[in-house]
Amino acid sequence: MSLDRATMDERVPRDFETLRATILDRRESLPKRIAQIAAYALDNPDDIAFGTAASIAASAGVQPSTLIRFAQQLGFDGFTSLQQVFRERLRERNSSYDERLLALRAKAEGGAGHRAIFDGFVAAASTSLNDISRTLDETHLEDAISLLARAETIYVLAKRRSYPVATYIAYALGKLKIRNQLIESAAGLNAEMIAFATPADAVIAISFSPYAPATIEEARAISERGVPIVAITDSSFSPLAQFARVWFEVAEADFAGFRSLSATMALAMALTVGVGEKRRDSGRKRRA
Amino acid sequence: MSLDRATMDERVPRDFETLRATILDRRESLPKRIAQIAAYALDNPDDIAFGTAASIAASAGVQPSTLIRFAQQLGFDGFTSLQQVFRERLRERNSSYDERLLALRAKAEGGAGHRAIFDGFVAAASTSLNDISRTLDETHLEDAISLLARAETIYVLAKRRSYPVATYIAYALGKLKIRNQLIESAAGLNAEMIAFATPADAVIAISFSPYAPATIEEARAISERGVPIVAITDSSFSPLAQFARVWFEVAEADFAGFRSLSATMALAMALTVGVGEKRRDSGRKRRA
DNA sequence: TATGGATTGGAATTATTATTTCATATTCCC
DNA sequence: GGGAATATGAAATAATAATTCCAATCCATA
Repeated sequence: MSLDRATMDERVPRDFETLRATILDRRESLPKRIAQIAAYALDNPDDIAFGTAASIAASAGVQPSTLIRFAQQLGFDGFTSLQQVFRERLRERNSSYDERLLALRAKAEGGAGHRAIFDGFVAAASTSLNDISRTLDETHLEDAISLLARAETIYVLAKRRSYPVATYIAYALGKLKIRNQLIESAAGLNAEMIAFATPADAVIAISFSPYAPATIEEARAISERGVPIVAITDSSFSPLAQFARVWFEVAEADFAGFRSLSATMALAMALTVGVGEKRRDSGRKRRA
Repeated sequence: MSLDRATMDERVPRDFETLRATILDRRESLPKRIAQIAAYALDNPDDIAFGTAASIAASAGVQPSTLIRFAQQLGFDGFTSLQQVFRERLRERNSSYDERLLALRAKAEGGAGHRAIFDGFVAAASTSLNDISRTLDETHLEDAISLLARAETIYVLAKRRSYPVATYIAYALGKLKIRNQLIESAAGLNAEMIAFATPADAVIAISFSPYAPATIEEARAISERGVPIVAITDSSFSPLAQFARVWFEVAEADFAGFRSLSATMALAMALTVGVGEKRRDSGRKRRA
């Protein structure tokens, strides 16, 4: 009886690949209807993930009870737990790195040397880079570059965690001989600095949750002066987004409580170099 | 009332992108709890796709009924039909992922728009990360962390291109409540700052070719005072290496004339968090 | 600060869905 | 071909989940 197998077989397939192998392995010995649903499951895994027992059974041409028997033969205690495996597969398909990151996190917490910490940061950076190259909106990139290329002076606004990005942008703009101004907090002269900005200028503002109040406040002040803002932030609900003419959503993975900056850096550099290139091009056109 | 909107508004968002746009559009006018679930939905779309109304509501910190009201405000007749949109998104993302990637690559190569620049920086960062995780010397990592963990104050020394890394280290050390001092160039008081350092302190110095003369000069001065230095640099011939007690060789790939910082950042974070952990551990031991 | 309307929380209700049960059919061995 | 074991179908039941409802609370406005 099927229950025997369920109790005997300690190893219930937990991931899709194991499950698939198990099914293929047993396929010969399965009863007709069970084999039918097994074939259907491997051919239409998405349907299993999303459908109800009744709808799947109907599509596969069997009774719901058969579907449950199928699940039980594999060692699950019902259709629901079988379905979990198919759902998990869909989630993981999107982010293969996340799994690795979790493992590393556990390892690092378990106290397995400092190499694990390092690997964790590398993995977080890789994940973030993968993520951004999948999700970056090309139109936004073009818009942001056009906007910045027209600016007389580019102001760069970021505090705390985002500050390193700002300094890198300022460095790169300087090297490209693009006039820019880093809005620093050290001297406390930010308000005065902002007062110089005009609508002919532009701002790159960077802030992630928890948003530094000063950044938000300064972004508001400067946008009220009619200066267009390009924002890099982490959620559509970021307070920065509402002041921005163009904004980017960047999801950085974190490790040990510190988020990666790699994706933000890559985007920042693309903006910077993009502006440099655009200016060179239009300069050439004008001269010709 | 919400029903009015549902009947008036013929266009219920059918695909995820439209839905997203609709939510962002209305976000200002949404009540607090509804906004809360809206933010959660956009940030964790996978959870919406798979969860039950109750489980999602719990994760987002609202009542199930609020979740349903949210769906209704958007014109759906209930949570279930809202969920369909999130499920559809997962199906499509998976099925078309490969072909989308191919299209993207072809476009970047052919059109050579600004997307290509962005991809270049992402590639440079990925390469650098791969590289460093292959070549990092674990012994050096342990040595450096031990050395830094013993320091009373950690001085951070970097200019120009490496400066962003220094600011990030300073930020992270601060968050971990580890005493540190960023040696900045702004006020021109570096010599005085350095004069405070003693052999009981330590320095993290970062410099890449072409080595900023100031960094080298300050590294020399501080090492002559007997302060141990951990260096991150790009070659065994680096002038920094000769002053350093421990040094790391990091090869960053470059694109469009700018080198990535991702590998350096990952290493810097590993050092920082490693020191934090080491201190916590030995503190615990001492107390016990 | 009182008042009406909107918003929210939480329990009650309804709907949907998974699972069980049992009668019937099929298969396989003797 | 007969009989036991297994497999299947269909409906009943149990479990789970979505939705509704109503009282309490919050908020803006007079």
